[in-house]
Amino acid sequence: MRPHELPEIRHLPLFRDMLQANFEALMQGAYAQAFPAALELIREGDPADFLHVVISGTVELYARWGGRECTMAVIRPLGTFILAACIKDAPYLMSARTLERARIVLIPTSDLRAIFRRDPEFAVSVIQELAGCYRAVVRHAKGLKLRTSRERIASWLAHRSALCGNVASFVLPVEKRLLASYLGMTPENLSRALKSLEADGVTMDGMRITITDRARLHALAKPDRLIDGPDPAGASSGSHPPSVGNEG
Amino acid sequence: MRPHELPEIRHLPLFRDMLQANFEALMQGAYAQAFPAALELIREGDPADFLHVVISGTVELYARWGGRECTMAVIRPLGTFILAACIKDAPYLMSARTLERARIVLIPTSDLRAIFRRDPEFAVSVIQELAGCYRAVVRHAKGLKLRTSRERIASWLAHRSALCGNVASFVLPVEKRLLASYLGMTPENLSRALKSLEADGVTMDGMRITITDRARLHALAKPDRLIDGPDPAGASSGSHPPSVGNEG
DNA sequence: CGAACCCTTGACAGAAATCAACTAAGGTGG
DNA sequence: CCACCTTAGTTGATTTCTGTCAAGGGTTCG
Repeated sequence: MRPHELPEIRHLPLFRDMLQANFEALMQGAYAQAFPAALELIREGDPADFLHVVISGTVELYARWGGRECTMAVIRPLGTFILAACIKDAPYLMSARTLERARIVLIPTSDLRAIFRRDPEFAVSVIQELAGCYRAVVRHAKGLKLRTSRERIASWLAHRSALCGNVASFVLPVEKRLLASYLGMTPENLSRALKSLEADGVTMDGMRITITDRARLHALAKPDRLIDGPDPAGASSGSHPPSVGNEG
Repeated sequence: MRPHELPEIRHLPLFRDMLQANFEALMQGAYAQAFPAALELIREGDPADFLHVVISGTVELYARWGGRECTMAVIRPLGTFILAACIKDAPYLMSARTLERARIVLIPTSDLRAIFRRDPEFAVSVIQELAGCYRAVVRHAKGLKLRTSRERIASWLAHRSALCGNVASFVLPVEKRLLASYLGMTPENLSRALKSLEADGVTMDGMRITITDRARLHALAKPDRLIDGPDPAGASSGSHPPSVGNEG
């Protein structure tokens, strides 16, 4: 592991409150590794061996069933994923693959489970992290069940704009096909719906989105902090805001 | 609180491993209360004041947005709900109402947070519970995104049959309108889809479902433990299996 | 007995997936 | 440096699915 990486990990909400000795013990068995783009890191159904921490690059969490596939979340530095499977010592529910070249730290689950049993501060951090992840997925499920496709897109755009500081224009942080999958629709549907949103105060030029009429967009999106998440600062866990949703 | 209730709560996975003194302290501030049917216990957006434990009766967790409403889970005895909101000291993401007369124990969140900080065993139990809840919602979201309505119904029926010991015939544990909402569709859609499942090995008579051709049903449902959950025994938290899904 | 309410069914409209074709951009290899 | 290939994105035509509106049957409960 590189010298600058350890302090970075140490500052993550998940690890910042634990005893130094325990942190060192945890990192003893951990190792960093670089992966090329589009590599499958985790296959759903496999036993959970390592907690993953993304140091650089981007990782997609996705799920498969009966030949279909959908994006569940995108993890950016510095974020962790598949904590819950590690804790339950249960098979992964989601697969993971790199979207671009990525550097990832792998922490053995056995060490993890041993250490949160003897470090109460770390246990509390794990609780906070899990509670945050849980609430993130509940919000995602609410969006899927309560909103139509167009409404999900509109909400996502409005929320993204808010995350960027209420800017009127921003660039999509992920491919449209991935965004479509995350939002629970086909790429064709996203493409058409985005165009149709011109009538609701949004224009698009390639990957650049411009909100031309915030009031009109909000009338459709009806932003709701109980679905879209807390507004600017309160990005639950990481120091960097997740790009499409962190549910790992 | 009634004399028999305390030991029942004590035996819940969430409370069974903590120190007796801490359990008593937790129960000191708790109180049980009976509620009539169809009463709103919790309104989403409100601050989380109490962890709820269902002693008897049934509770529905649901969500609202823009005039629409959907069922997120049904909690039966002895189950807990809204643990995550309590822990994060954040507003509830879901509302809750009784489906029938229910008796519920309310545990102040402040006590809860204070005690898992000083009782490592309790902290571990909270971690296990949260991880289980998280995985339950992830599975629910996967079902919504990867399966069509008919497939969700078929899977739910197949899984329910498995929970009952692979019986060929069983009675729906909830109203069809509620099941429809839980599965992310309208009652009309469920009604029609159920009828159409006759071609796939399922017949229906009122609330009674009969699987006439398991192989055919499974061909459509493609049961998957990474979506439908572990088969018989491993019902995550409670001693009683949840009736439509426990994500509280 | 009446009033809700749940469930079902029909007719219809709207939304979304699918299939197919085409464009444009990026990367590779000659 | 250019030709080629791959892939993301778009668009159109079509089908399938799903929600909506409306009406009627059956049940429960007051």
